[in-house]
Amino acid sequence: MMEEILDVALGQLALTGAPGLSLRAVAREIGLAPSALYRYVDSRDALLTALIVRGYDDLASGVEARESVVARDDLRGRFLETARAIRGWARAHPHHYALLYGSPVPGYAAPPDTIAPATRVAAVMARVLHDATASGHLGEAGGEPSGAVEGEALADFFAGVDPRTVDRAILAWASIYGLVSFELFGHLVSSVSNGDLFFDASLEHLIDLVGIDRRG
Amino acid sequence: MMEEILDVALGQLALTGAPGLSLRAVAREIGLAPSALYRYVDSRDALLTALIVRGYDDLASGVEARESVVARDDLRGRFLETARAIRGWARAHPHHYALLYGSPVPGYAAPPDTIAPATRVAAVMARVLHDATASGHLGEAGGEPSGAVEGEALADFFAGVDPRTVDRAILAWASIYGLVSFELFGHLVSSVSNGDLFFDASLEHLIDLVGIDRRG
DNA sequence: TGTACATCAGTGAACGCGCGTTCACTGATGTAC
DNA sequence: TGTACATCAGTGAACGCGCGTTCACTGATGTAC
Repeated sequence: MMEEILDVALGQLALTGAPGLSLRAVAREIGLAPSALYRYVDSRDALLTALIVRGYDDLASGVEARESVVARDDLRGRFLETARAIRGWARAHPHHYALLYGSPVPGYAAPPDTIAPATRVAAVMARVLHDATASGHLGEAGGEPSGAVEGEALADFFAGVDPRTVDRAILAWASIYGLVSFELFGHLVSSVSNGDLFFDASLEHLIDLVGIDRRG
Repeated sequence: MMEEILDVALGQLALTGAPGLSLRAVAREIGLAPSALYRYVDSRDALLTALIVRGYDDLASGVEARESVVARDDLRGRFLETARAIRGWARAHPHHYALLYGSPVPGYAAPPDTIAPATRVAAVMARVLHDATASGHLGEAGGEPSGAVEGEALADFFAGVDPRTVDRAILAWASIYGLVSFELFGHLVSSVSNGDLFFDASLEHLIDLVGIDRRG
């Protein structure tokens, strides 16, 4: 039943966007009285939270599935496929993507429950970095570490990876979402004619930036 | 009067975000009957459009002001300051930034009027690229052009700039907004402890990526 | 200088709408003896 | 096998709210003669 509520809510999300999501509309579509939803959901905010968690999980599953198919020693390919999977999911579920990575929903503050699922996606990339480090596929990163990265993240999430590489990886990570958001939200329409091509070409640059070499 | 409406609407925007912006609330704050607003504004959508146009203009003015102070032959500095001005404006007006670069407002489709003001910001960066090309501050970009960039943009907006550089510049551009959005929307809280430092360090990488050399 | 008229900013009531949430309730299903 | 009771999914009316937009109107200001 909770499943059905989430499914219907997802459908509504695709039509109206998160700020317009309404419990009454969900109930109506299921064929229940509005009050009946409160047996399964504490409030509208709780439903939004559930949708966010489900979004991260869904995205992460998709990313993991596609990344896992690439040969383990093809580090560039693994990074590339990770990013492509993100873009693919975003294009398939634009409103859901916007709920996760777009503007915060007014009046809604995401509770801490949403942090853990969010990291599952990034963990895929962290693993690629880790494997690239272990197998010597990471070029020497020049310069100094920025010192701007959380110590805990460095010690746990990116354990063993050169801090200078971590700097670059977080930048690349934000860039991927920047590209996807720009494309989805219409900021590339007047400058880029072929989104697929542009995204792939950009990723080559980002992978170079991170320093994964071309041996793989 | 139109000025006052926009000012009050901006204040509301900062409190409620764009999807919650209401004509009645604006009228209430000004001390008018709701219907009186219709003498100045065609509809709620028209007000949103006006806010978007004003946002791009305000942002562009800020960016132009800060970029223009940098020595003309300091190409890296000009790029850096452009990006810093974007971030500064975004942090000062997060809801206004979200209206421009975040998720589209549900039920609202931005009319073509908003395109021109939007390009004013990007034009600052295009000018830096142009000057860097003219003064030989751009390193040779490796590889092949992606071929994904609009021909018209290449011929007009980026006239004279190596297409391979344009590829990289658009990527860098999207990356800047990716960084800013990630920071503003809370996706860096667990990984980056010093936003200023991280942003500046990232920009050095992006400027290297674009290929502006360090002579300036 | 004084009168008739047009302009136009702003009013206030009303329209029809949808929303989140609460509350006392019904009525079927399942369990205990 | 049959009865008494508890559980619990779902109902329906109501609460108080805010919204965008329309419409006939008032009343002050400015203009023309």
